[in-house]
Amino acid sequence: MASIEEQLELIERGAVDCISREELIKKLKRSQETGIPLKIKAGFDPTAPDLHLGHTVLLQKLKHFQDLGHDIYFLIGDFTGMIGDPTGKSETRKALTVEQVAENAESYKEQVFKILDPEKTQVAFNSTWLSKLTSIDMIKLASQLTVARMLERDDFHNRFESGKPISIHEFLYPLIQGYDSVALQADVELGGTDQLFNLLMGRDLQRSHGQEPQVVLTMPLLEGLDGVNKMSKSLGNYIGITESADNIYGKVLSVSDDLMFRYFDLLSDLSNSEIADLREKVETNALHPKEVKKQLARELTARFHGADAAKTAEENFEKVFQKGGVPDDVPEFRCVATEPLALPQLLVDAGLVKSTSDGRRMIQQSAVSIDGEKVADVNSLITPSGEILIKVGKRRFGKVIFS
RNA sequence: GGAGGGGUUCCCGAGUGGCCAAAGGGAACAGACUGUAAAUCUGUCGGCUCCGCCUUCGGAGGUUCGAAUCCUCCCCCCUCCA
Repeated sequence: MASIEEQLELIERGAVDCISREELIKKLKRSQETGIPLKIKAGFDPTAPDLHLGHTVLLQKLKHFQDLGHDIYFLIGDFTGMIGDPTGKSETRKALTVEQVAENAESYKEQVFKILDPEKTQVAFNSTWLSKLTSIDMIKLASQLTVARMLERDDFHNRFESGKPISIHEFLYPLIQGYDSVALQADVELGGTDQLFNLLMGRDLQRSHGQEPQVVLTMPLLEGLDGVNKMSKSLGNYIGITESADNIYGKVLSVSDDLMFRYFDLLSDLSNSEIADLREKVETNALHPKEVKKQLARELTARFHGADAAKTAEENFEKVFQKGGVPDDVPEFRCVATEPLALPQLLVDAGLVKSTSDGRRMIQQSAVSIDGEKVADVNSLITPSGEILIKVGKRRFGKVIFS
């Protein structure tokens, strides 16, 4: 087994907060002495079976713990997911059915096990213990914290100050999440920096239940493709790990140079010194940033699709974007017609634009080309014969086959 | 329960009877420039059979030649008091 120092180095890599380091060392030592692995908890939302790279920052960290021999508890918040939205961001969350939860859980496993070892990962559901709590239990739980304490949470504080609504049930979220730690008797809980408040809540509740408080380890939130906001599905700035190899590759390559190194730090398996080396070579112009970014894109694509697929994705990318070619897998649309067709309508039918108005706009902005020829006239009529290749913008392709 | 403020197009946010498909910003999309970079610049940004027409301003009615703007009822949110 790795020494305490070695364990600490791996655990702390990339982490933002570790509360507290002393407690962590104490736990690691005890684990080493007794041979009992630590219980590492990380909670996941049951509604999003579509993991993206942002999630993998945390998963990589779990992997580190796993590699060190500790027990991973992959906790699916199915119970909390049935209640509502804790972020206050927007739409009230739809309640999930039992079937949906089970389905999502399977999807989770499929994705998560691309990183974690399935043999060594415990998948848990918080409904297991939460659905057994009575109203009285719930009220007792709620009595352990004050409203003032709740309002310390940044998100609540801001909303309260700016007069935005906070629902009562949102206060229950941190409580329930904290109770999960009690139920699991977690030694360490991982989460994003935005989860700090909830993670600390676990410590409070464990203490009040006579347990040793968990160590809280937070990981940075990965910026999305825009380089500003955190990566999230709702913002659409994400790279999903189930996306095609071509998509993953292409999206990684579209991030800015600054962001690229952020991704290296948080996602790559390269060592710190290897990354520092790349950074230096880019700064001294010894390497073109694009080449370094390609390396990153290859690594990440290979992680989810294998090395061969990553290689193919790179070749496709070069063909389509660097040489102006056409991808191999252009979506096909079959069209039965005898009369000449209005182009905007055809674009809609082929799924290349969302409305004819949109199609007209694209044509006016000279974004549309047919068989490599730019179309300038909005009222162009297409005579149906054979098949034509339509391109809209830089990356939307469609093949229309007439019959 | 009482008093006041508010719900506008993807988001924020102007607009208080016609000049409003609705200012401005953001996001997004397209074009230029490139490394499909980023940044920047330009343009677009409800729909349609597109130089015109149709449907939007929480919901349902009403007043008016004409309403996002006025009236009535309803739904939702916020603040203060209780």
